[in-house]
Amino acid sequence: MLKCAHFGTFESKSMKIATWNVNSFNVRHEQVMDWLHTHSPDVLVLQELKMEQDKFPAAALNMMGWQTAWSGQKTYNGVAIISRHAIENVQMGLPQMPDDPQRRVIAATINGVRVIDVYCVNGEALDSEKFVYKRQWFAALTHFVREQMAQYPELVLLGDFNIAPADDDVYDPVKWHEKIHCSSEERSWFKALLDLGLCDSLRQIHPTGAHYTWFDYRGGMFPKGLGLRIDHILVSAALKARLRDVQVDLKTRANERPSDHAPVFALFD
Amino acid sequence: MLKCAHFGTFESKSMKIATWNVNSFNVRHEQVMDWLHTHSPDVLVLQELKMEQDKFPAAALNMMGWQTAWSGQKTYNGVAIISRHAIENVQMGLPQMPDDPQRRVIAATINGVRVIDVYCVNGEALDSEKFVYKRQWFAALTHFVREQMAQYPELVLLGDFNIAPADDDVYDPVKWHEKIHCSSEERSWFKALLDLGLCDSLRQIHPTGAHYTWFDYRGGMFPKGLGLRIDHILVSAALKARLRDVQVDLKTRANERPSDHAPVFALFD
DNA sequence: GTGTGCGTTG
DNA sequence: CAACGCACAC
Repeated sequence: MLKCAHFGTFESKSMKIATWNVNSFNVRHEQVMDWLHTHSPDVLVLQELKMEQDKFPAAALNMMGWQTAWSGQKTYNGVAIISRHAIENVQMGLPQMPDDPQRRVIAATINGVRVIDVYCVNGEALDSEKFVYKRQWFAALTHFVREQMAQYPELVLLGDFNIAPADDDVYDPVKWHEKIHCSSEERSWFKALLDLGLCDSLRQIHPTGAHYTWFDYRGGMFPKGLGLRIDHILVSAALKARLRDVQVDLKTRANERPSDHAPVFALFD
Repeated sequence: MLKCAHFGTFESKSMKIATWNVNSFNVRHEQVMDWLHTHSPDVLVLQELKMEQDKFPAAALNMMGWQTAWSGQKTYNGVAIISRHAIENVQMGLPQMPDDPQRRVIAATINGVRVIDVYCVNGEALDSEKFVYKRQWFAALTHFVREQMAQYPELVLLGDFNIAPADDDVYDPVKWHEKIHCSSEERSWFKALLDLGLCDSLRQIHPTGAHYTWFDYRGGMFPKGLGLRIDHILVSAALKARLRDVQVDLKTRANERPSDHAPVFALFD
């Protein structure tokens, strides 16, 4: 934002918005600081903090000029928004699941953009009890996002969706056929979100090709380039009009003690 | 060793011999590699590998030009000899305790010097069952060293003795009076080793003063300089004649994720 | 494979 | 405070 004496306040609005499942903010704290310094985003949202609410290093981030909002718990889940700009109207959880103790959703308005950070349920396997929860949770998410879209023309829904939307997003679609993350039912949930009027920003910019965001620690999948695209940045029509680029930051996945997810970021005019 | 065309093979014999309780070689592997690179000893002996026998990274060490001999086990104990020179006549355990499963002793001949690496029993407390084992173990060690001294004029007995030989070796002798590591009975066992004809090399070079080698992780003892001298390098008369210096490497104790013990090294002509 | 907590040891 | 094993999650 530039303040000009003669022309009043001029909003440049240009924004860089990023998402990263850090798989423990305790462990990845320094890497997040490095990433903020190197990539200088307007907004970075995190998932899988695995950190208690009162252990979040808000003061250290504030000292570096960052605003923060977060929802943490011990061991599991946990989401955060880190922003160079003011964070307004923070909302946590899904209205349809008021008693869910799992910290998976945080939403806030930044520069007039509604940012909804999600760590979607993994689900383990199609025949798991956790898959039932995943189904219910995505229904509640869809309901929440529909309601938010009615209020905020400029909206971005981003995070770890634990769904690979198409076979292009899977290193071995035959092996993963109707497996967790790749089943047609999960893909129908993802499509239901798009049907609200959201656009899969990565596919808008890169209609084809492998742009994996997650690589299993097991079996050295990252060096082999074998992953899934399960981290997404979905944007409303108003934001889609401003979309200029989307990238998966594989360099960070190659770090010394990496998260199993790579950051993904989008650039807007 | 210098090879001279006109005068034949000339043995410089100058040696640097070091000991370090690494408190898990799994965790300290990289620090050990760094230490070898920085200090370039002739021999480094380790204690508390806490590593299974077949997990020892012998190949990696060989590639860096080091010879190795080790005796490992899961979780507890474990000793190793790392040498720039050939390692001969390797012996493990104490002859008087043939059935002891605890890996605490490894001996070998290097450059004509008998090197005996020991991780002596901790003992927990004077009224503990483990103290009975410590007593028995030191008797067996003394017997073994007597036998070895008869065979090898140049001998060094080094490692973690878990005994602070005198009040000078204790940051708070009153608090530690007749406590584990500092009791008169344990000190008598240490003296029994010296009485075989061994010399406490550190006290030979530095007759007085604090030269602590172990600092409890608990209560931030290292920054306060509060420790015990329980890691020792004892030398036979023939080696004592060649002794030039002994130092405790406190810089390594100040490492990022340190062992609770500092390395100790001795220089010989 | 790399995180988490817990209970145990030094 | 920092190793360990164990059980569990992803």
